[in-house]
Amino acid sequence: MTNIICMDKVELDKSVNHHIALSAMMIKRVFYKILNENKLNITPEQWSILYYLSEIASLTVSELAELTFKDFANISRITHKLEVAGLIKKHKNSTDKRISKFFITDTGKKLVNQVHQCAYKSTNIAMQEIEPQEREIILKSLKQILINTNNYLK
Amino acid sequence: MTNIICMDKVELDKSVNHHIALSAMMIKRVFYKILNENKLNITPEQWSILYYLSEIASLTVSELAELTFKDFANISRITHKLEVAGLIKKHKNSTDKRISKFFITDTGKKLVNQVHQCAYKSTNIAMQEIEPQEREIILKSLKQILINTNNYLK
DNA sequence: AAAACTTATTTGTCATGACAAGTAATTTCA
DNA sequence: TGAAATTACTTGTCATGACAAATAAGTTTT
Repeated sequence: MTNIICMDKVELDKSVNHHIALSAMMIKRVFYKILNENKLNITPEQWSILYYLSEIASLTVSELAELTFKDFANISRITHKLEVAGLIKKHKNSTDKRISKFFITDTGKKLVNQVHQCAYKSTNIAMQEIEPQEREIILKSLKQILINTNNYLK
Repeated sequence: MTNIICMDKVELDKSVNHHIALSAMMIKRVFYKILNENKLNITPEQWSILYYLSEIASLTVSELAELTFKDFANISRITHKLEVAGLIKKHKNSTDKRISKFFITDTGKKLVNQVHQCAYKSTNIAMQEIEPQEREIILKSLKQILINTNNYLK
């Protein structure tokens, strides 16, 4: 018999939300491990910024924040670390001095290619036994979740 | 035409792994917001520990770590905060003094019920437009991902 | 029984996310 | 034109996760 009084109790074992959180944590852990094994001194978060700068020639803090769903503060700090590591360069805009544009360096480009292999490997590990058809559904649903949550947070 | 030379490049826009990470971040943000709106002074991570202690009468650091997929260090710190907040109690085992067992307090129990409402609400927000059938597939797949990553990390 | 090992937990450090506050450059508009 | 508002970014603080090291209490071995 189901509980009539408390219908809105969440059972973690059956919660999609909770399993997304757990999976994210575990996938990141796998990614970290593979990066470490390959002696690549970069974090998954730094990687996503480096990735976008390898795809799009020049981006500002705000643009990176929008692409990565992170806030300015975090982007600011991560780009600073990437800059210190020599993976990206920062150029002040000459007309509007508030804006900085970031560019990937050659060192950065080399690293991106290596990290791609690690990202690919970690995806394969995580997605074993999951059919392409299911992967499609998951991807579609996760994109829907991003829309839903984004709308709510607006 | 697909790129023959670099087959193992990851496209973030199509990566399930990446979207799991993004969704986890956004869902947590929604949960935070709802908790804040309800003036509930607890974090999602603290909540998951409190949840298990409300379901299972007494648990050790190790048991909590296994249930939550976190490491001892994190559990140790989070339980300490919950203890200071008066939401849980710690009892040293008398036979083996290395072990501590945690119990939820009455204050903790009251909070759990309130947080359930928030967790329920945030699930509803995140899962809009996603059919029950799809939710089943996602949950099944995410559980598979936990198995895969857990195996790899062993 | 003492030394070596194992187990359970804690503490320290760094990276990141949330959130608030601060700074500096640019616009707006009275 | 100069004060107020806005924009773009930076810095500070706290919570958490990864990872290494430390601690303390048992257990095993010689």
